[in-house]
Amino acid sequence: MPELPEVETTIRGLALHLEDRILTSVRTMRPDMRRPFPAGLGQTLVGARVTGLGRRAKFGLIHTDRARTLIFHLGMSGRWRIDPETPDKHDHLTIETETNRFALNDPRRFGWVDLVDTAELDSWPSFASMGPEPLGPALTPAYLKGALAGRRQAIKLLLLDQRIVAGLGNIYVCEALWRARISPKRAGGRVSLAALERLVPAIREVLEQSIRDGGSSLRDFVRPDGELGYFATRFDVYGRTGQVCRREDGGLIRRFEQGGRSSWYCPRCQR
DNA sequence: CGTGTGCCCTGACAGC
DNA sequence: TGCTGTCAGGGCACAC
Repeated sequence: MPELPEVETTIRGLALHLEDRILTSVRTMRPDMRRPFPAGLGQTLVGARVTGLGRRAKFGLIHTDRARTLIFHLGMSGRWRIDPETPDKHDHLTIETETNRFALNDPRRFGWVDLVDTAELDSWPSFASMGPEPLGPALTPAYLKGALAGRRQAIKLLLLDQRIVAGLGNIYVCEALWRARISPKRAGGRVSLAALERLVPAIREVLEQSIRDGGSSLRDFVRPDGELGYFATRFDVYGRTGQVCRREDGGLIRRFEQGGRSSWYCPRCQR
């Protein structure tokens, strides 16, 4: 599913074809989205020029010269198809420029779209209380120490909380904790500063490596150009139940449930 | 405020 | 082959 590296890969792929282009058509295909499309999407955006693309946490941003930004979330099965040869029943929103056609395709419809004033992006509900970007300068061991102080919840669950760090999902939290040798079960307030000094670079490295590899192609994720990312083949713990730990410490990867989601870790080296 | 639970949705896959 | 059940995941509403 799309996490931060997949959204980043998507944004970069879209930027190649959308930046500085005029939108000639914007159409929504179905009314029964989990969250309805904002009214007047077409009227507002047709004729607008795309000034740039961006990302905040796992949200994609398409900025236009009409002081409006189109925000999209890919949910768990969303992707943008570029120049699709045939329409698909899960294409929910299509955008055209003079040279290309784009379809937001999302079988499970967990994703959604909104249109907001660019000047008010920071106060958009989902952004208003978000924590720092994991790849930005504000995520430091000292910041995390403060954010986790006194918290009894497991570090795994706290790292998924977008108010603490904005953009981490299940896969990369599991992977980063393995790299930092921290147990996902450890209470947030009991993670030492030394461990956080391993965790922050671990988060950055796993995300950056995945972006370099073009996003993982777990299940239904495909890059906008249709090529598969291949980070999935490099997972150290995610989905590796029963397999040997890559640290070759004799540990076997275990799966268990936290907050209704699966966690994987090596009980030997993650403490 | 912190914490825990359940819902939304479809397709892939396992097992019979 | 065809059916049934299970699972995946992010964000948010809601209860305590």
